[in-house]
Amino acid sequence: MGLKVFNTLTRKKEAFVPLEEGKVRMYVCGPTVYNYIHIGNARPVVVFDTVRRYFEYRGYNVTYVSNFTDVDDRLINASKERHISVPRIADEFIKAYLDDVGALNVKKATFNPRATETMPEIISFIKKLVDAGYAYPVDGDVYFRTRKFQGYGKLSHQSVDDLKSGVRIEIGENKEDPLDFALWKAAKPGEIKWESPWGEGRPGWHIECSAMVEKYLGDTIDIHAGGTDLVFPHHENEIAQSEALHHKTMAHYWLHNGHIQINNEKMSKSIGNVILVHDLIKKYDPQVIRFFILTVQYRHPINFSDELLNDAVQAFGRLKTAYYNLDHRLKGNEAVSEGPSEKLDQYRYDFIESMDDDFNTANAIAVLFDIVRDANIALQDEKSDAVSLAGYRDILEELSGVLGLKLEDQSESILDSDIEELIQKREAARKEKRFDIADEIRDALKEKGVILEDTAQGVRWKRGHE
RNA sequence: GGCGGCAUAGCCAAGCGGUAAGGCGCGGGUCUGCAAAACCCUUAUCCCCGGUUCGAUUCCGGGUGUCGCCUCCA
Repeated sequence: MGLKVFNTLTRKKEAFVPLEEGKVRMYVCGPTVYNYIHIGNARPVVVFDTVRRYFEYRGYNVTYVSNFTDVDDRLINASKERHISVPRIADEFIKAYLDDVGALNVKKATFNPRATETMPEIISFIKKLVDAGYAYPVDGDVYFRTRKFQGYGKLSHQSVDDLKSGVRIEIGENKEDPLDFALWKAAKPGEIKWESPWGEGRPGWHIECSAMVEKYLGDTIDIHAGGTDLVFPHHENEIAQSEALHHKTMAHYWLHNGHIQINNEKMSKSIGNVILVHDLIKKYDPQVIRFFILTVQYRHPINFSDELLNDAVQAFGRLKTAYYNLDHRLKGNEAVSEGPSEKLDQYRYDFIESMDDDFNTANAIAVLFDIVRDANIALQDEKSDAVSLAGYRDILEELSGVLGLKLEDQSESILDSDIEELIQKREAARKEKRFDIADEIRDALKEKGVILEDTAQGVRWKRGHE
């Protein structure tokens, strides 16, 4: 057995073999920071964060690099519209990005390089390509000579001639071939710019990733990932740039996540159905959003709608509830799960088997529900001992943690001590059969987001709604 | 036109040669002061037509439907 990953390059699931024993070097294409990220941007972030967590769970040391494109046409346009400098807009939305992604419980990248802070490496990279004859300057622009690179089209599985028919030529470009793409763009008057051997300008989009991969991870890396739309042209162009220069494979494995749709339609500005993470997390628990994303295999498209999200609220609630209930029974009991229990090992084995199959989080989540089922049965049994209950709790925490799902509650709108006090009052009332008073207290607490449940082992409470 | 994905119960979604995981929802039951939570039961001839095979949802061929890339859109 062992981990298998689907490689876009070969269109097959392949055994994962790291370049260096025990280490994974991965690069994930990050956002262009001209606006808040939408849920389509969030999917690769969540998916590949989960990939990273899984590698770490399996004992790998992961170097995770994800860039910020902080200069491009959209940033320049936003700058003009809002009369704010490009760097300030970038700062604003990098902060917003980190907030949004943090809410989704995404781990910090090892490096988050910005294009504007990688300028010397970018310029040097282009210069070497020009020297090697793979690129040529024209009127202050520099283009990559696509046809000179033998492997062009290998990632998207298209022949150069097939690609040519679909290419659009911008006005004012003086390319030798329509397939050639910009490495450097001459600055138009008033635009943000950097000095270069070809005059003042800024980098093209694709080159920053090649330069950053080289700078932070080396000539060859294990995994390069991003959304499926990046296969062509972005990743194809990255391969051309890097491999033309290094004469080495850029990345062994190329992973691409499927897109998100809204009510079965493509999410796009023209349709006007773009959902920003910034807004969505006001409406749904970010953990539910993360959970929802992971219920579908990452390569498949995923549909977003309120109905589906609400289903996810229920489903994720089942996991949280089981965790709460275990915790309630264990309260005041310092028991720790101990020793290798056959059952716990089986869950772990099933979980790993699922994730080893190209990160099949849907099946991994099914394992979580298996645990919940068994744990709930154990909870019904008065005689269940703390050690075995703690075992359920700990395995649930361990495996959900690999998926980056937090089951414990965060909010604290009312103090624990106040809640306990009210519960005592209600218990007293219940003993006297004053159920009107008891229900009143229960309703009052519900108003404050605290739910009471009467169980054979006493009153159990949790924060939440409904 | 080139390349590709997908089609499994009311909904979502795994499986991919030996007659169908899981979740949500619906219905029935148990427990409970009432609830809640939970448990049990119930809910699928896997888009169509051929073929290969002892046997196909799973492989091959052909349809149909649907979505996407070929536009600096994750």
